[in-house]
Formats: sequence, C-alpha cells, structure tokens
Amino acid sequence: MSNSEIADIIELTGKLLDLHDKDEMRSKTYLSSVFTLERLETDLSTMQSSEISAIRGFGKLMTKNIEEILQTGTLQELTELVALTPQGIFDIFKVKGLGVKKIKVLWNELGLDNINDLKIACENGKIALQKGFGQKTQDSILESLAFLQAQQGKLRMDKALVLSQEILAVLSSIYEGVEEVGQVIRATQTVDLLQFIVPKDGFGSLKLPEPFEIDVKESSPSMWRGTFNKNQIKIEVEKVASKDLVWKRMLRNSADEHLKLKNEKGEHLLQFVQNSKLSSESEIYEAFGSFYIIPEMREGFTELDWIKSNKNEQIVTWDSLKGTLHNHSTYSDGKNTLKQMADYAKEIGLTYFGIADHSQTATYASGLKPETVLKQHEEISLLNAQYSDFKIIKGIESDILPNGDLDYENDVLASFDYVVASVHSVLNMDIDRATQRLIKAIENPYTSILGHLSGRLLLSREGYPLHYQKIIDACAANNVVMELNASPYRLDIDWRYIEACLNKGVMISINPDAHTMHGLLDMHYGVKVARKAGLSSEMTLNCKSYAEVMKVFNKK
DNA sequence: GCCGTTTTCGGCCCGACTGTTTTCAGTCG
Repeated sequence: MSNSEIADIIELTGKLLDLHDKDEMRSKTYLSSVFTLERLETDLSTMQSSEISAIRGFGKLMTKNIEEILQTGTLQELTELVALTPQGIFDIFKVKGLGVKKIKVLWNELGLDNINDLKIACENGKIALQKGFGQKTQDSILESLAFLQAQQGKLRMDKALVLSQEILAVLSSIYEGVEEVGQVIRATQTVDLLQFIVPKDGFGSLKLPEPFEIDVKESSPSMWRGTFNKNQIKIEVEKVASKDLVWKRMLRNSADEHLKLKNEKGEHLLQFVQNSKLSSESEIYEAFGSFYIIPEMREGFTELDWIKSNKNEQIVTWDSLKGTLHNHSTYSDGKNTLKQMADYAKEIGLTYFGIADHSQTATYASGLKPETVLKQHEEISLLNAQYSDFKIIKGIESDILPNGDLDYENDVLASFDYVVASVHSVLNMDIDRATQRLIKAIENPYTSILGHLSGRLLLSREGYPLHYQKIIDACAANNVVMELNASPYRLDIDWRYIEACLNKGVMISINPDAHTMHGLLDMHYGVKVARKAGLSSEMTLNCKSYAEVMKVFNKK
C-alpha cells in the first residue's frame, strides 16, 4: 500500500470526524498528518514503528493507525464513521467549493444527504437563503454538479488502461485470442467504453463469470454488454466469427466520425469496411482511396488530408525519445532526489534529464528560493562530472504570475539553461486577460517552453479559455516550444491544437512533469496522444540529442 | 492529538481566493 493510499484513508477519517462533530483537534491532527504524508520520501510500508513515531506530527495514535492500515488495508475507526454516514454524502464531497463545514450545514440544517436533493434545493433557491451561503455559492454548486454528471462513467486514460488489462486477463483465461479494441487502442484521453473482441465461430452467446455483470436488455447473442467489478464504466465484449475479424476490428478501432469520412467519389469509409472481403486494413484503405491510417488517428479530424502529405513512419514513438525536460525532485515537491531521478532516466535509455522544479512563488510546492537554485546548480555540476554520455540540464518551472511576469529576477533566470513557464494560480481569468498574460510570458526572453497550456485537469477541472491561434503565433515569433504535458491528469496542450503549432513551425516537447522516478514513464501517455495529432519525432524537442536541444535553448 | 517548551498547557502549514460579510470563515492547492 502506497503512502498516498494511506493518506487518503486518514484524510477521509479526519473529514468524517469533523462531519460528525467528533473530537475537532483529533481531526486536525489527522488532516495535518496527510500534509506530512504527501511529502514523505520513504514508503511507510518499509518503516519500523519506531521510525514512524519519530516523524514530526506522528505520535502514539497516528503510528498505531498507520500500522493498522498497513495490516488490514483500512481503519476500524473509519469503518465505524462510514456506517454513520449516508452514501450520498460521499458524492457531495466531490462537489467543488463544498468542504466539510458547508456539507455539515447542508446535511444538518437542510437534511441534504445526496446529489439529487442538493440539485433540487439549488434549483429552488433554497441554498442561497441558508446562512453562510449565497447566490454565487448556489450557482457554483449547480455548475459543479453539471460537470460531475458529465464525467460519470468516464475514466482517465491511465486508469482505463489498467482496468482494460485486468479485464483482458480475465477474458483471456476463458477464451483464446481475445483482443482489446476501441478507445483504449485509439488512445482517447478519457474513456467511457471498454471494448473487447472474442474470436469464436458457431452458435451460443458468451458467458462471463463474476465479477462481470450483464445488462440483459442491452445485450444480444453476439454482443455482451454490462459492467465489471462494480466499475461505472461500460464494457462491451463482442463475439466475432473468424472470417469477420479484420473488418470488425477496424470498425471498433475507428471513431464514428472517421467512418463517416468520404473519398473523392463521395463514398463513406464505412461502406468499404462493412462490405469488404478484403483481408487487411491496408487493403480497405486502398480500396477507399487512401493510405493506411493508424488507429490513434482515426477520429474524423484531419487525418485524410494529413496522410496525403505525411508518412506514418515519421510519427513520434516512445523509442524515438532521447531525453526528458520537465521534472521535479525533492528540491521542490518531487518524491525522489535529483540523482535518483536522473539515474532512472538513464536506466530507461534516455541521454539527458532536465530538472524543472517549482519556482519561489509556489510555496505550496516548496518552490526554490534563489539561494536553493544556486545549491541545486552546484549539485548538478558535481553529478554531471560523474556521468559519461549523460547530462542533467539546469531548468526551472517558473510560475507565470498574474501579470505575466516570470517568478525570478533576470540574473536568476539567466542562470538556467532553460525555463518552462507555467500558470499555477489565478486560473479564472477571462479569455482576453488569460491570453494576454500568456503572451507576455512567451515574449519574456528567458522563456523556453510554455508549460501545460490551458491548466485543465481531465475529468476534474476545465482549463481557462484562450485565443489559441494568438498564443501559437506568439510562440512561433519568440522561439518558444509548446509543452505537451504527458501527465494523464493533464495531456495539455490538447492534441487537437498540435497541428496548428506544427503549421507555424512551433516544436512540441513531450514532458512527463514527473514527481517520482516512475513518473517519467508518463511520457508513454504523451506519445500516445501526440500520435493522434501526427506529431513527428522531427518536431518533438525531446527526440533531439542533448547538443541539438541546447542549440534550441540558446536561440533564445 | 501532537509538539515543545515561554517545560504539562497553548496553539497548531500557509497564502490566496471567494463569497459573504462588514472583518472573516471556508476552501483549495
């Protein structure tokens, strides 16, 4: 069990203590220990109890609690509190802007203990009348509820891939030749349907054991529909005769919008897929009048035009990555040391590691003060002296302040090899102010890469609005590289804007924003969505060698 | 509940933001 899983259990226990008016100071301790846990570098599961109780803020009880969680996977105290709490309250916890204090009022004063009743109370204007609440709070609750509803039954790419693999393993233990198809193969950034193909000739429908749960009304003899292990996400398992495998696979691995694309004669791709006696996907595309299009690109976006003037072989792959440029260490809010991070980058075959810890304004993430920057640079020089054919590059993730300035004086900025400029606070600007703020940061002579462009968090926070073309034009004019933040939480810049970058000659850097060693592997997700946009390794900054990357930075 | 002494009781991470207040409480990252 990881530290963050333990922290989640303790956090929920603390919140429920508050909700049920139990010992207020005890819950404070629980919640502050969560803060400590999140920045703890050692796995609790590897620690002796004497070591745990030596941690600041961890006394007798917290040590006992952590040991209980490690042994049983939960806390008896939490189980008892959960039993006292209506199920719907846990949904209300997900509403933005509502913390324990407000939820307590809603529950105790208005008897609201589920999302539905909360929504009705908002629509009737009852929330705004409650003391401590107002019109704006009521509006923002409604807005958050609508957002939550739209996200139901959806998973981020990383979660979907794990679940899909788990299901594939179970299916493969029953049937031979089972394949994943659909959104997972197309690498959509969020997933609301997991699809599988089971090759099987003859009569008889598929029989799936628990924890599969069939939706009888939606299923047919050849198509099993339902859910898996209480997950909300929909599952489809299709029985396919061996003679139909090629076209069925292609059908499932293409978005509807892709299948609706027309050739020069006005014929839909779908006709060729369905009618085909052709024995490969390449032949289907050929009959349609196009070159082969990779599954990631089959979105009905610009792929038909793209393939006319590009080659699939030029598209970025994991193996073409040579380095990594946006990463954190224990100097700021990372979990691993600079050396651990760099060594791991070397281990997975990369040839350089760019450190870009948080800048001084990001106090919540222990952003680096100028004197700490100096210290880090000394360590980098020492480490670089020890490596052969591997380099650590001195970077920083500088906050873009609300007025568009970067977060250090020029002499400090000048001491880095490169600067990733990113917005972390005041995320609520209107489109003109937000755009102006970013353009000012892009025009700063020290900015090398524009970090997570929109500030979005997939399935949890919309990005701020931007005039995208103006931003891209400014990057082109100022030799600024666009980040494709590869964290599955972000995948920001959205892949749909990558083509516009390429049209202006703006390079893309696939950056993991890693806060742990294994976080470097998040570049896999970045590569997947970059392939949707047809990004070439030629235009990917971290597919370049160390010397070439430094040349790009020095152009500034 | 936990810490750290101003050493057995007082005060808790912290700064920004928002909305509801009329000087501040609640939420967030």
